[in-house]
Amino acid sequence: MYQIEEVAKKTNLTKRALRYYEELGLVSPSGRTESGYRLYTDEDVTHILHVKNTRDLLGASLQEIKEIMDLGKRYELLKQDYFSDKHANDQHVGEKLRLLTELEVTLRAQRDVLQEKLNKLTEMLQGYDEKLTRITNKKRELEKESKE
Amino acid sequence: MYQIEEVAKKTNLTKRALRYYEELGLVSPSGRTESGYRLYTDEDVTHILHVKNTRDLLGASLQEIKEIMDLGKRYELLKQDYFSDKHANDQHVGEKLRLLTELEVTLRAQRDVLQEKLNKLTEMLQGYDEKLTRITNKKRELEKESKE
DNA sequence: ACAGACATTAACGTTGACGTAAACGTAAAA
DNA sequence: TTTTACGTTTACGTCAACGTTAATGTCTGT
Repeated sequence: MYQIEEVAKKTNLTKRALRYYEELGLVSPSGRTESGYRLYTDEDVTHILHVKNTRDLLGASLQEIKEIMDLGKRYELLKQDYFSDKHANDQHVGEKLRLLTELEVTLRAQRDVLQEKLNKLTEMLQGYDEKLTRITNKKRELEKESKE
Repeated sequence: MYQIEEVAKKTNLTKRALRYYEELGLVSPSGRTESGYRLYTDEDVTHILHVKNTRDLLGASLQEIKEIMDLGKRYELLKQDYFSDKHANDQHVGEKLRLLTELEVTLRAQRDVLQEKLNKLTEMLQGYDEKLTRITNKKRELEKESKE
């Protein structure tokens, strides 16, 4: 169990940001000390890093991230439901299918955005590499020239 | 030569954004009409798209992008210099080498950031794919179950 | 026991990246 | 020719994502 400062260092976020994320309902420390200090588990930290990655890499707003995550929670809820005896009911099975489909659609959309970004990133990387080799060549030229 | 509205559509940016980028010194239309309308060339559009990609994919601020681009301009200036007769001067060659090295270092840093992002994106993509297959499986299960 | 480094909440401030409205000129079409 | 639909600059508004400050409580070493 870590205190906020420790987590800030681990995640490279500020304490303010961590509290802000919590305020938005994005992350919640698993516990508090008697006196009210936030206590984070390793799992919490992993979760925070995932949020950060989603923000940085997907470029998603914190609101969007929250929406995705809320959907994830519905998924977890669904999973629990799956093992309850209620699922004998046919109507309930239909409801679960509906939710699963919705989740699938959303995740696939997210995935496609990621894929698109990955493609463009690869292009950009190639561009950089070409520029870099051109520079390296030019440097060689100049060095040769200066020796003559 | 396109007017601003056309460019806005091509780049999927707003007119306001285009003017704002110009204000920051990020992009400049190659010309103006007699009456002061902005005129963009295809090259300008390509440039704007590059800026947009850098913003979206690298997640860089417009200021950072400007700094990168200013370095690019120094590179172009250097290239012109390269063909001037001044480069007979040894000292001048040294200066060029210094600048080229600086440019190389900066670009390589940028490239590494890109590479890092690409790696993380790939990880995330895998995570999404795993989740999606799990969902697909669960859906199959449920569909089977509802048929019995 | 007390200084100093941590924590808390509450509230106002800041910054980047535009949006929006006003007041106006221009170009194309009816 | 007079709408209609573009363009211009200027300037204030907005919103997300925190930063910062204030006022206060808590833990830790000496």
